[in-house]
Amino acid sequence: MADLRGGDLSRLRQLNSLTAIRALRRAGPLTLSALAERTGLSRPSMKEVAGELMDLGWVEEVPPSPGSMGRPARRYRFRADSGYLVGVDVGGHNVRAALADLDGEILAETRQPVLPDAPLEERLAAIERAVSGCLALGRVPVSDLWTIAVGTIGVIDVEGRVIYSAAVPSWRDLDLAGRIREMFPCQVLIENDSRLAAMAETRRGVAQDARDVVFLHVGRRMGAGLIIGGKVHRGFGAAAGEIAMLPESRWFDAPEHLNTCAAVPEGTPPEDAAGCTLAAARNGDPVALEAVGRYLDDLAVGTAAMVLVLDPQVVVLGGGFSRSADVLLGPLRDRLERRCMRMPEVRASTLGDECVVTGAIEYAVDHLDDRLFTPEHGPLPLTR
Amino acid sequence: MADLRGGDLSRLRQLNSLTAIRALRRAGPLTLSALAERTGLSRPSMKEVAGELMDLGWVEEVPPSPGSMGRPARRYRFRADSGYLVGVDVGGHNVRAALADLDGEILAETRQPVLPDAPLEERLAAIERAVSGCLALGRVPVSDLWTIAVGTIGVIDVEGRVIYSAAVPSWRDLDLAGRIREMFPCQVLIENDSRLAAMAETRRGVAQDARDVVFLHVGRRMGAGLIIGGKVHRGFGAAAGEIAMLPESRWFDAPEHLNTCAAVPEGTPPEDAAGCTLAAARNGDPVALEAVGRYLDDLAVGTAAMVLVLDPQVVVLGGGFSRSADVLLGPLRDRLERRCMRMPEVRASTLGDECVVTGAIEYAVDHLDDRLFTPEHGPLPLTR
DNA sequence: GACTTTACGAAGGAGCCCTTCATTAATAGC
DNA sequence: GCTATTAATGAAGGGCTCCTTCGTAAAGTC
Repeated sequence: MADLRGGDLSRLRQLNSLTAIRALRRAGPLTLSALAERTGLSRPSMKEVAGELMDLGWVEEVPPSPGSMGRPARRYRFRADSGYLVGVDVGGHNVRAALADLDGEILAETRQPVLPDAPLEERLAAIERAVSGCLALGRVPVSDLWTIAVGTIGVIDVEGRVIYSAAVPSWRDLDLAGRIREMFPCQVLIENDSRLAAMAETRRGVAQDARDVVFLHVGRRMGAGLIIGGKVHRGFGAAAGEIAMLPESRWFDAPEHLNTCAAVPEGTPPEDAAGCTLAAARNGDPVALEAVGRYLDDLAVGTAAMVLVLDPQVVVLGGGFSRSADVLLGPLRDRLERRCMRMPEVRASTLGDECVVTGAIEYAVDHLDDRLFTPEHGPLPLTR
Repeated sequence: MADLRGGDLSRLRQLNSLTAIRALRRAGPLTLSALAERTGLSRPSMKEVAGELMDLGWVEEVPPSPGSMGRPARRYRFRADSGYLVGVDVGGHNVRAALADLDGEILAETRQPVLPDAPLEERLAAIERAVSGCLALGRVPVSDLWTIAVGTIGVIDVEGRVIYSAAVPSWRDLDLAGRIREMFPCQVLIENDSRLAAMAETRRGVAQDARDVVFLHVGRRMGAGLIIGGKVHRGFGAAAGEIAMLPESRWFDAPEHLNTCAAVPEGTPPEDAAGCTLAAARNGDPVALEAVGRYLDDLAVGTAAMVLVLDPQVVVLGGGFSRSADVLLGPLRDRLERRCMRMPEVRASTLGDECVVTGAIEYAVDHLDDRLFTPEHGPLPLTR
């Protein structure tokens, strides 16, 4: 269960070092006095801690800020550029990637189109190009890349192996983490894309105040991502959130109401049909409105199931159709109100296409933090 | 988010004291050497820690165990009897209570029958009698009672107020925690009974190995309790697990299949009908078997919804009907297998009627541990 | 009764944090 | 340009917590 190890003096120092890093990461460059005050340590102690962190390369000094009374104070900042993270979104039509520093600040982005039916190797090559492109744009050597976090459709097991993917058949049984690790010598994390999108919304999107969140990925495919206690909930076999598999949830076929609507002009490519219906509904087309109503009737069932099971604070409407949130949000709320015991807030995603990539980076930052702040993993590494 | 406070030397000592307590609680009486070895501290340091804990009243010395070579070693034990906890199960027909020490070891149990339609004050009086009875049986003065944890049907808000209770109408809008605090001057915790039962199963029942558990309360009423990451999941408004409210889950009316079965002899009181059906099914009565089949068809839908949302390691079948687990378990597994993406283990509860009381005590122990092991709440109290 | 085994207790040392005070380097006012 | 004010720096001294090492004490074994 928990650790039974007692602490040494050095353990105390380690704790205080981590506290200092945490304070610097949260509040940007800080003077020694400010750091000491925030952490509750005395100035001399904090100076020692800061000196040690500078020796290790985690922290560096920045020029003092002028214009203040008294002797100018030294300022320290967390060296977010001592390592880099890449977030990747492997979608049906695109592979997106973004480069970020250890604070999760995005520095460069790339996009590689792929055909939905592209063979496996082509898709993997697109991932490699996307990541390399990011690194090149940011002028970051591969050796400084610490972590790649990948979001993709499908069920991914604990080791980063794809168990099941309805959308990308060639993905199945692929050791995706292994393949990417062959390309880039760094830590590789794989996670379901809906879960990463949920992550993004709780960290940088519309659900930053919430610790229990249900993210609805509404688009041509249905998916869900759960945040419980501020953390991604994967489930024991990484299959959490797959409510669409249950026929009674009425999720799986829900998008058909939008695809087969009579309001869609003939000759519209199938991937644009739902968008047409939603646009027509916005313009008040009664046929389209009815189709949207039927769609939401179905969507509300599976959503209510999740809400009743988890009682989240916030439900976030995300995915491709969330561009039409103005048409969807109100009626969805009405339908949920009738079914839910305690009505959660329902909000529309604001992050758009970069949602999964952003979430992947937040996920990578979290993993870094876990390694940093659980001292079981040995003392602070990185000796510059 | 997290604390930014750095640590003092005294903080280190506090950490080590708590580690020592934890080790003693887990492993019973220990010699100084054993304690030192387990915690990784040196003997002299551990001696100091132990001395301090004895002064505070958390730990006491026990006679050395004879029969070993060498000088007999002092032994210390956690004073689980320096405070007491009571768990209460407020059911429709009974109020059960159990007295336990700080280790959660049950010392005495009582039961007070109440009529299902008893007025509010009568029910509260039964609670008072049940708790007082426990204390008397265990010869524990009220002043040594630290915590009462109560499990009851219905939705309970964060402050211990009953929001909603279908079974006990007089319960509604009651400040249960407040009323009990008027009777006994101690900490009072209120929680939904299904959640406490779930807790009991993960701590002392059939799901001790699992951290993500769905507990099904199957009986004349349907309920569910969720354990996520080893902790009770309440949800933002304490309404988690209320899947029965969703008509599509087919939970609410599921027990009707058992109540209205033709295999039930005429004149059977309605509360025994389901039991008759289950008994008949066990004897191979085809009519009863069909009713059980329809019941499980319904039960499986809501259960599958929870499993697909959460992907738990274990589903525990508990509640009144779990006495007939032999009839239910296999067919339920078959039905879930067809619907779930990753099939969880399905196990039958073994704790029986004491389930909720046991869970309440575990819940109280957890709260104690939280207060003990999050040093924000000040240093170790209890100065004897 | 001597020997082995195991634990106890005291002494000395190192690390980490704290408080205090003289010193230093800026700005503000004359 | 000089002095006063302000705020941070750096060094000294002290206390607490942990560690290692030693001689001593109390059991069982031969």
